[in-house]
Amino acid sequence: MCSAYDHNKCTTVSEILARLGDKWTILIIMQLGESPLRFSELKRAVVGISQRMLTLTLRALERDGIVKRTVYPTVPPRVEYSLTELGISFSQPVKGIGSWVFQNHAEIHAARADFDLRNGEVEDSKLIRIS
Amino acid sequence: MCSAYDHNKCTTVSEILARLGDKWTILIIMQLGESPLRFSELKRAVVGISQRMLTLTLRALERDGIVKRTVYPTVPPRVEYSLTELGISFSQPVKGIGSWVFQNHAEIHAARADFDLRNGEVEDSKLIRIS
DNA sequence: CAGTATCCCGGACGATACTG
DNA sequence: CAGTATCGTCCGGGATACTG
Repeated sequence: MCSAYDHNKCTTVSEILARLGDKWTILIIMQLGESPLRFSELKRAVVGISQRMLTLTLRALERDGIVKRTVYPTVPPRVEYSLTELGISFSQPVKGIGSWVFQNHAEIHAARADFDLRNGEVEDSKLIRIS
Repeated sequence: MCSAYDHNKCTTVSEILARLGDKWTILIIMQLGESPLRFSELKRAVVGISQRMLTLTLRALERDGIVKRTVYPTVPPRVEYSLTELGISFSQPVKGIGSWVFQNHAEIHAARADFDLRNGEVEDSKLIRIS
């Protein structure tokens, strides 16, 4: 996919992909792809995320122009997050990966089980060794 | 993309994506997508990767059934890495992301510059403050 | 409600040295 | 050549407390 002369492009791709490929980013984009959400709604939707990480990830996505942040000056404050045009466009290839995983995750898990069988996977038995 | 009832699917996707989205994995897959390579060739191709991370990442990809490891029992040893069928199939949606980034990274960088302008980006000036 | 500020721990990762 | 083993560091990210 990457020949020698466009190595810098490859770096750019993997760089952005690393940013976008962290634990929470995709989940957030998938949620916002369904409908705009407020901060606390997002927190509830993305199970397991801490307040800190939600804030940080949203800031990063906003910075990248993927997510739009809209503040309604009410009391109490109401902040809504939605995908930008760029974000919507980005969610298309993401769905490509998503559906690939849907179709192939069984095969991946099978490959893992197979691999673990052939290679000991005896890590834990080092700890508890009875008799 | 993810409605409430298939939340577990979302988790699976993001889980596997997190594994596949780390700094080196994509670069390696992109290289092997061009042609099979030996360990040292890969190390040279993927600029900046440490021997340790190359080994670890390749093991993980092998475990997931994405990469095939072939040992030729010569002296000195010759080990060749290539994409499996699953790996080739996976590289398709990855190319989808890749070409999206190619087409849109300028816009992302622009968004970042814009964001950084509006929000101070004064971090460093806290350190050096003249007059 | 929607954040920011701090503390702190475990794991990811690089550097280095050694081996079949 | 193609790894494994070990050590040390750094920082991602959770927990908690505080604020406009």
